[in-house]
Order: sequence, then structure tokens, then C-alpha cells
Amino acid sequence: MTFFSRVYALVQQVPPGFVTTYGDIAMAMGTKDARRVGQALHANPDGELTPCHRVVAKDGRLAPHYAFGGSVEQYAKLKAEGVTFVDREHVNLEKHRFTFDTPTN
DNA sequence: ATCTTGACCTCTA
DNA sequence: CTAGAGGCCAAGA
Repeated sequence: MTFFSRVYALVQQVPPGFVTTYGDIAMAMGTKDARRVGQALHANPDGELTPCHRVVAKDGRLAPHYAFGGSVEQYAKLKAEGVTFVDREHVNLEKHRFTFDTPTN
């Protein structure tokens, strides 16, 4: 089990129509390093297995380096799931913010 | 073991 | 809003 694996596990726990932030995922794992989350998602093995499009920055901004088509794909997928946007690059975090339930397995 | 890289976050101007 | 700088830490070579 690597750091990346844990990131994937948490991301996969995010239900459709909801989004979370790198920082939240990091905190859920007991760390503050949001960068590790980003690295993990960049090394993302599968877009279906790991819905990286549901992971955004603290400002609700979409990932500029989405590994499966860029922020455009992210926007499309999130919108298709019912996520609302305040801008073409920012999701309504306050409305779709997802919090993890102490996944400390 | 060392060195480089990085989907981030926060502060300052 | 943009631009620059610092910090933090794991993966890969």
C-alpha cells in the first residue's frame, strides 16, 4: 500500500454529483501535503477507477492538467453528474463539497 | 542513499 | 485578478 493507493481509495469514495479538494483528501489521510494527492492523481491508473474529475483545488478550480482530456473533460463530466459551476473553471464547492468519514480503516 | 519533479496551499505586493 | 517565493513530502530514476 503506497501513498498513491490511499489517495485513489479516497477519491473512489467520492459519490457522483460531489466534489472534494486536494487539501481535504490530504487531511483525510492525516497529512497536509495536498501535492501528494495531485501526484497520485497525475499517476492515475484509470479515469473510471479513479474519478479524478471530482477532485478540485481549494478554490473549486478544476485541474489544469487533467490526465484524460484536460479541464474541459472535467467540466463535462461534473456537469453531467449535476455539479453546478460559478465559472467555466470553478465548481460550486459550497454546494457540492464532500467530506470524508474518518476512513481510518 | 541522493537528486529531481510536482493535478497544491498560503502569504505578500 | 496576476506574479513570485517558501514549505511540505512521496515517487521515480
